[in-house]
Amino acid sequence: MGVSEAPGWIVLGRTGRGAAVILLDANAEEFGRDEVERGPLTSWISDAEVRWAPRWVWHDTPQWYAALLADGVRVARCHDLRLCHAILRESALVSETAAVRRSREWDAAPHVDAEAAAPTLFELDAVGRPSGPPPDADAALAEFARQRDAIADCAAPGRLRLLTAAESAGALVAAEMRAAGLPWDAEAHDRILVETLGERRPGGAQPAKLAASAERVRAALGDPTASLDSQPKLLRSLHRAGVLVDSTSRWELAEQRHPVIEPLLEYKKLSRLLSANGWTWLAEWVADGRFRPVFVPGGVVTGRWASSGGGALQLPRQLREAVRADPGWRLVVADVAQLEPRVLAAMSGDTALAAAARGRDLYAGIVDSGAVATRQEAKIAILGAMYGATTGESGRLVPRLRRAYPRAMALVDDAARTGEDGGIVSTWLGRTSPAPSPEWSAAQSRATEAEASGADETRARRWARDRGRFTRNFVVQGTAAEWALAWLADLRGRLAALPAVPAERAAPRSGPAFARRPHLAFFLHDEVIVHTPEEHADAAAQAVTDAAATAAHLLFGGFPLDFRLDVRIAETALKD
DNA sequence: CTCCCTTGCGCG
DNA sequence: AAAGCGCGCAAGGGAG
Repeated sequence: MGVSEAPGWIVLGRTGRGAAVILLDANAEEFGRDEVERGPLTSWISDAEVRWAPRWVWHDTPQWYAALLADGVRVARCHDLRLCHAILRESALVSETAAVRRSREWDAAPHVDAEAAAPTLFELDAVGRPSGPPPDADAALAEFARQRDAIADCAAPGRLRLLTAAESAGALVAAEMRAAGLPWDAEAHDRILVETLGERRPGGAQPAKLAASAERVRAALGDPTASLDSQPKLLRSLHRAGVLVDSTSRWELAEQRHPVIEPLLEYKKLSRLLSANGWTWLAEWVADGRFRPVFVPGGVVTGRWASSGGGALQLPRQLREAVRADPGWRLVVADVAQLEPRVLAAMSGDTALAAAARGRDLYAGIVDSGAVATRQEAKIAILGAMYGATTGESGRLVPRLRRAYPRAMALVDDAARTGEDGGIVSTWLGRTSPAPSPEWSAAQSRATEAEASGADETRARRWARDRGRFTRNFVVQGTAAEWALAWLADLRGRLAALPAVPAERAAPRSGPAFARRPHLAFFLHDEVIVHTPEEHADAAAQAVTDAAATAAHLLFGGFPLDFRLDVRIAETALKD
């Protein structure tokens, strides 16, 4: 390593033999280059991490970090060029003329294939996408310079610095959670399936309770051969039995009064469990006591994460009991109470809404303020305000919020108006919504022409309102995602600082990087699950709470609002 | 057979 | 068929 100066940043790029390494000082000025062969690369990175704790600059986190984690090497900080490019090229804070907007080769889709996260360095080219970002160091260095310039010259450098750092930290967390996995008790899962559906039957036959449920439906329909799994056929059977519904969805069926309804709703519930999270899912997704989904940071336009494979973000509450800590370990399960309305209060500076939220259930606070009568009304009204409800009970309640919390409502109303007019909106830290599609714009201009038909106008108005609801929600959902990223990033650092346990206390199935340490195991928009040795469970829970306070301060400074958490330490993730 | 779309439902 | 946002996935069914 023999460099005299400590690098603040290290740019990594692929070469035929291994990796090119470019050392930058704290001001990102280059002062050295090296080439490291594939064999010693992991230990070189590990040594550099210990010695300098640099920020690693690379083209795509999973393609570098998965292999490091497989060898037990973690890094504290990185700059993910692909993710940060996606933010900066769209951000309204960035100058229209910034070079980062023109580096089109970095406009690459997220890597969602499991191969991209495979734990081998450089073995991926054969299966990699041709459209991926450039993997070489000079391209990375050039893009890094463009990104730094874009941030330095933008309207609010501090915000984009925070956002790009948080997004990059999220990329590390996503890779780490995949490596560690969510502790999953396959026997408990099987027990739930057997209790609910009946014993598994060979050859794909329906388990007994599901089959019995199907028979009850057919009996009530008076049709012994009715097909229940094909929507068109089921709809026809229902019509023949006199149940005149327009769809077979649960909510519409629930409004009907007919002997078939109760067993049919039960059948649909059981059938869903079997097809989505039955034994096939268990065999495919749970190995060695862990569920290892692919998390996709930045996979949603608003900045929320998506997932790929295994339905990681849709795990039914029914199965939470199967999420079970290893022996001698615990889960810290924490979720934020009413994250989005709290974020709305903070970003709009609405001190009345903040006061309603402070130190208590936000919906109870709204009731106490007299705006609405019940907690349920408060919840419906708030959701309606953030989603743009116009009709029904929700639409009826929203005007009351507009009177009680004018600043908060003005923020979402303005976002909706901007979207309806074809404009773009941004989150608190500067993630910006996509521009309207060409089809959308064409429909709007067509509707203003003299020869426009009534249908043209109706469609244009409907599309405008649709887009208004999207931008209305974008600013809140996206800022909540930023808060959650900051929470996650700070929590990750706090957990890494907790002491390791002795080898005999290890949970080896979490992999070499995490077997002896508290680690993040799951993240879902406003909830985290930490897997921790029991002796550190209290400290891990405290870290979760402290990280929330840090996130609030990072985003909103001293604005008087707390983000309340429900934190519990348990053996399973079961919710009460 | 593959591809693509729709439906319905799980999550926040 | 949700009224009211954002997703992913399984299954059916039609087109080729």
